[in-house]
Amino acid sequence: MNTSSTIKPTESELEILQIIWNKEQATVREVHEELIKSKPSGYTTTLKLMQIMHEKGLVTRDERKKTHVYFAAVTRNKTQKFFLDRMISGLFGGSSTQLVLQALGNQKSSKAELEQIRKFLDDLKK
Amino acid sequence: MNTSSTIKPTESELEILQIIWNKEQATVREVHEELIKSKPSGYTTTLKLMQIMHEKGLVTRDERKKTHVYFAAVTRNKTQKFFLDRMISGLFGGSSTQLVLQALGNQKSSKAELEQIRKFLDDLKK
DNA sequence: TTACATTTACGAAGTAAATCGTATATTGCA
DNA sequence: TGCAATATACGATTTACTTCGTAAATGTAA
Repeated sequence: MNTSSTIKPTESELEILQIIWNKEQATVREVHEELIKSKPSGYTTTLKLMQIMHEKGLVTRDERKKTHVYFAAVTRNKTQKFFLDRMISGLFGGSSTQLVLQALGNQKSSKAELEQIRKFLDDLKK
Repeated sequence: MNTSSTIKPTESELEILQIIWNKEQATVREVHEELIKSKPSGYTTTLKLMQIMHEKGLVTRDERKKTHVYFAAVTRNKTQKFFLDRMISGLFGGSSTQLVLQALGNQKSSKAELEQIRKFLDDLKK
């Protein structure tokens, strides 16, 4: 029953997931070193966060060695979808189109990217 | 100083803003009646929430009558942009295109909406 | 193998969000 | 005018997130 409806990572947990997704796997130390590049904090803070994420089932870990190795238990895609859906229903009146238009308007996209989107639209059309 | 960098409505506050945006203005009672359609809660809970939003500057209010009338102090667009930006940088590696593709893929859009997006792309191109 | 460094476990404190109960104020009307 | 209904104000509680300190376990190198 704990498929994806229950995942609700906090802000801090998202930052950590981000790092693990990028590296495929990571130790607390590795995650911590990444984190402090943007925001100072203590090592045990990162540790505690990751332990809680483990309890919640957001990550799994290999405990065979002294230094545990962590893996994401939720996919990036599922998580993106979860937050996207929430945002669309909560802030864009349920219209994904509204969100898309706003996103295209706000952020600058390269010509190549716009082409990518156009191609995607063509595919949808078929 | 309180332009848009400081707004950070919580989940509950967003729900309330949503209602006020739609109605242009609203009393606590009106907001509350809307809210309980999806989630049961006490009247004073809604009241308290809106009082806090007032302290934070998320809403203004007309206190001349006994029943206060609330107005949004932040625009829907600014708020959408704020959360979009956060999501793009936090969950989509900074690529708005990635977000757009994901949003188009997840949610079903009508043919008319897809045309709207295409038109938007054409305009960007010019 | 002992001493040092690193890691995990765990508890506690601080902060913010959400929820509600009670007290007080206002208003309309019987 | 005074009662009943409705509003606001405000404090208290609960829960969750974040942060950190300390202690115990584990591995490493001299």
